[in-house]
Amino acid sequence: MATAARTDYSRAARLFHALSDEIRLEVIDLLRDGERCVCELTDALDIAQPRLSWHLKALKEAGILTDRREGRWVYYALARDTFEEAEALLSVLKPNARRLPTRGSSCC
Amino acid sequence: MATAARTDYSRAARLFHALSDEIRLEVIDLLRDGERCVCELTDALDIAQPRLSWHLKALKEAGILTDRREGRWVYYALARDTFEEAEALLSVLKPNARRLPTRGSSCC
DNA sequence: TTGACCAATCAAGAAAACTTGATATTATCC
DNA sequence: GGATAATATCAAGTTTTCTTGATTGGTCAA
Repeated sequence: MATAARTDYSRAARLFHALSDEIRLEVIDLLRDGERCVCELTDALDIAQPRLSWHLKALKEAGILTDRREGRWVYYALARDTFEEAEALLSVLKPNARRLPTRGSSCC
Repeated sequence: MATAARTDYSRAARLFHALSDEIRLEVIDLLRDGERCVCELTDALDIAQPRLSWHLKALKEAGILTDRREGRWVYYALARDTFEEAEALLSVLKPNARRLPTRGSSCC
């Protein structure tokens, strides 16, 4: 008999991991109403530039941010779709609406 | 002039961090339709018992799980409220509906 | 082309998270 | 009480993630 197929949660884990850092959440907050260049973010967050760059990369690799170069500046923006994806993933994990009776243990 | 007050994202970061691990997401998955004792989870996930215990603790400390001892067994269950909290936190981070024009940079 | 500026990358170290095997704890059964 | 079972905790090692300072790459202007 084949073992039961398990849902693959690697994408969800990666996505939530990108959201698991205060700096990164503040970056997202700053981008909520439009794109910003890196220097604006550096200013607003008051952190070292390579540190911000690291976190921007993490967010970008998770698909949360897009970037765009314009001359000397690089602008980052939120990727709308990814937030919908995150909502969907979260909703899959939510407890089922109907509270089922405690099932009999299948072990022990 | 006072610097602008920043939203505190420490709770959100902690919560998302708890969700950033595949094992923990599988645990949540297993609990979606009701509580389960640790031995059931150990069986289903096929991982070492202290390892599962570690992840259960992480989930519990984040408020995602509750536990209940019954004799020799300990039952874990999802905390419904925390999922609503997660949805709310995620929704705060979502890009604003109206796409604003690119603002003029405030620096550089 | 030289210099200045914005941003990414790198290398090294520090800190945090995770895994593993051994041990402790709590409850039950004989 | 003593043995046993379920779970938690601990200590040690490993891996991953993050931070920092230095360097590099790309763009513009003089």
